Amino acid sequence: MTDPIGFQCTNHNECKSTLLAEAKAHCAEQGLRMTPVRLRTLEILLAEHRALGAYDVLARLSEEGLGSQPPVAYRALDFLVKAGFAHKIEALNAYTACVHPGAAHSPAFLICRNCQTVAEAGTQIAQGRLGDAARATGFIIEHTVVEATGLCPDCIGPTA
Amino acid sequence: MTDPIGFQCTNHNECKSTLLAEAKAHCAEQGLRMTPVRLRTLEILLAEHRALGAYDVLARLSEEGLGSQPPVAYRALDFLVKAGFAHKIEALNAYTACVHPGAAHSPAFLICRNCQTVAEAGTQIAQGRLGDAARATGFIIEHTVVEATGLCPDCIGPTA
DNA sequence: AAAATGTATGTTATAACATATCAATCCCTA
DNA sequence: TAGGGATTGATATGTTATAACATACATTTT
Repeated sequence: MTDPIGFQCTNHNECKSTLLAEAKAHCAEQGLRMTPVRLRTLEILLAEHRALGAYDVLARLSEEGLGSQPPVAYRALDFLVKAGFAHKIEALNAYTACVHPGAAHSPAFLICRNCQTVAEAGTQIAQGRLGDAARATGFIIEHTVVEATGLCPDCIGPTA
Repeated sequence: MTDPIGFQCTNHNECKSTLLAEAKAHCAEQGLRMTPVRLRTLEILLAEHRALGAYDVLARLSEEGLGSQPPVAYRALDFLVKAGFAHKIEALNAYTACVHPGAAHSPAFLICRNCQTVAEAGTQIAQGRLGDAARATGFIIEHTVVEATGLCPDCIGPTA
């Protein structure tokens, strides 16, 4: 739960199918409907440990006849985010598959500015100094965004 | 440097003029040019401890004949952010004045989803678990985004 | 003072991201 | 099998951000 997995995923086929199965199982448990568009959208996000914009997702969906208008992609992405199967990367206005689907967690991300690879780690930011500051002032934290941008190991040599 | 000040700023006139003076002094030191548009943009952001969208800023600038097209606002905001006089709030796609102008720091924000009030605190996220994870994988952190959204003390009763 | 330079601004157009609205359809269940 | 809620389709629009190019203006150089 702590270690970021994006940069060191060596068997991505297994990774993908495991995460997909977990998402399906979670839907069955919770009575959520994993429709074709939602499933395909999740598969598209799972194809790589990268963040994709809504319009990137839409382009792929559209190639397969699954809808060509923005709301199609945004609705599917919203569903995945709400269900805990994907996260929005605020610094990029883009989306990435969650590597701990269904589990309630406050994710933190390492984002490569060169290749858009995203690694998801955990955070306890709400239990740290910011949480202390919030409690001290009476602020109620509902959601946290923790994102670090920089260069991943693969992109340090070639481009930095 | 640690305590968030947004929710408990009692003398905002002093707050504003101090921050403005600090920004001007920093420009003088660094040879940066605090032009009319940049100055006015900073004043607009300093008017409250809130986050304003670029087009909110633009509307105010435009009322005063300081430019009516998007790049005017974006260029001024970019200058202020680069100079360390303002921050972008990624979760809102909006901008807020920095309360520690010129000082190199990794800010963290408490953001009220009801009134958009923003409190700036410090963070050592790069020295914590995410930093450990980054070092372990060889990721170089260049910039961090730490934002907590929720309800501020003033908005908890009325709206939650 | 004139020319050269560099920074900032003005202007137009468009790219990129996101949502409102409403009608049609699906699918569960009673 | 009819009703009701969720989902999808389709159109239009709203919002955020930048590309590309031209001009103004201050500073330095000659």
